[in-house]
Amino acid sequence: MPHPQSPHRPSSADLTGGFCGVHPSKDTFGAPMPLHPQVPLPSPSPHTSMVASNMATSFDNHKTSKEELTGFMNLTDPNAMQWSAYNGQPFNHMSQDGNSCQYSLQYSPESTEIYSYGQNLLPYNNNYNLTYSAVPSSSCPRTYTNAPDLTGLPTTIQESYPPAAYQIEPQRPHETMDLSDQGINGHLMELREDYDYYSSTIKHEEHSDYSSPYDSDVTRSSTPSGDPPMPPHNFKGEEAAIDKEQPYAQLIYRALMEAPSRTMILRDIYDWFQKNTDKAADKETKGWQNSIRHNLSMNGAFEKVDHPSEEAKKGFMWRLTDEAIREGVKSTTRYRSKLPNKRGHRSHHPQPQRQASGAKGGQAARRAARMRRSTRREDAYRSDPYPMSRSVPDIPMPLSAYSPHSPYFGSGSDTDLDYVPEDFGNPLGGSNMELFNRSYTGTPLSQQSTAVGDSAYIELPMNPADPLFTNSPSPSADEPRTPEEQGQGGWGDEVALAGGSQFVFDVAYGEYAV
DNA sequence: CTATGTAAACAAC
DNA sequence: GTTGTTTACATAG
Repeated sequence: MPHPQSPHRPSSADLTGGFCGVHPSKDTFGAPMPLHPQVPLPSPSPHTSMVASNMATSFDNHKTSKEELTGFMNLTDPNAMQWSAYNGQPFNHMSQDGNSCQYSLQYSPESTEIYSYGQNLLPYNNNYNLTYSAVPSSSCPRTYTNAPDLTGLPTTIQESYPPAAYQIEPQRPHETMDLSDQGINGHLMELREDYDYYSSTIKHEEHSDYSSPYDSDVTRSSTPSGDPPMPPHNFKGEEAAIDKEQPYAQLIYRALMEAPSRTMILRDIYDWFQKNTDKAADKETKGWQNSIRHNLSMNGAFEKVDHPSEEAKKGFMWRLTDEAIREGVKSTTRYRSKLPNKRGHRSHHPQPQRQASGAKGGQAARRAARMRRSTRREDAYRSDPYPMSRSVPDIPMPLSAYSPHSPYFGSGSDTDLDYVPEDFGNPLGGSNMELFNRSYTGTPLSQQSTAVGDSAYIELPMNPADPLFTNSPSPSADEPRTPEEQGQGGWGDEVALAGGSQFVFDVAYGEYAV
């Protein structure tokens, strides 16, 4: 077996952890996080009350009073937190775009602990000014369902904190629609947005001004005043040095957070690693680069931007998703097998680009896929000329394409891709879409679901004529299936189990099955 | 079982 | 050769 894994494994250092002595564990990337609203996005883990979730979320986006915050904080479940920026440390460094600076001026120093998170909340390219968050939007007419009866919280609070789904909107860089009076249509629109946002692996945005921060070693300072070239987020003291033993995903995150627009090209990420981590210590091998690429590809926190700069003709730029900026990186693992495509859906219209290339991995993968096909549901498979692609389709997608598996959403708990049969009663389903979970507190139990098997993702046919298992090697035999999954083993099963979204299912059905 | 790291195949560039 | 995608496998917890 060609897997001499040991050589690369740092021993003790690895375990002790260069940072806080905390080895990355299941749910976190290091140190326990302070109980503040930034991250906390609710992580609808089974242990987290929906109330807390909504509250935290609401607060998060509206930044009302500190008192209210603390109140909510008490409701939040620390365990629900996930990896966040810098292990929960406030992310204070100034981004080069200056947005953060602008923002922080708004608040007094004593509120920094709280409001500094606003920096994280700011999308890389937004121009929210100081007025954005201070006012609890009276213009938030949106209703969000049956929250009250479930929360049991004072209505005033409820009213004070409109649905996260709404509040999140401003952070969508491309958001232009008015969400103010939407009923179900509004939610559909949210779905659309969500689709738009998460299905596209290549964002079409303007990054004409990207310049590699690493073109010159001395240009890395994040401020004009010439801060030290080292990580701008100098936490003075124990955190001054980037803990080098963080997982790749987290390190990439940090690298990107330091970059203007949270965007870098691969080469720069390499450089950052060389400068700031010891992953690249071994100059002999390129394994660390492979790992970086692997993480970029697999972790939903990173997205490609299809506007390579002049300097970066090769390859895309990689950017943190807004979601990642807000909530931090999540485990790459969850994107790996649960979603063969981290975007959660595939297209019949593969991108004619690189991304469509190595689509199915190597020969071993191919063999395995062959094996799977031969050993399971032979009739359902066929060879597909278009291997799965992470690319967004070039035609408008049917609603069925709204994969509920936006990998950014969900609890951050292990049982992330939650599904609850009860949610089928919910028009919007119990998908793990954060928007839904937050907006529809009517599905407070949606966390209990079954952690679906790794392969239980949704893959709806884009065309009624398409065979169901086209290029779908994953719902595979090599992955254990839960008893439920094994029940019928049909497509509907998988859809239901994977997404738990009646909405998706119904729509899909409506569109295609009729 | 999950999270992570690594190797590697492969295609497109 | 580089970049990006994917699978497989090892290892630790």
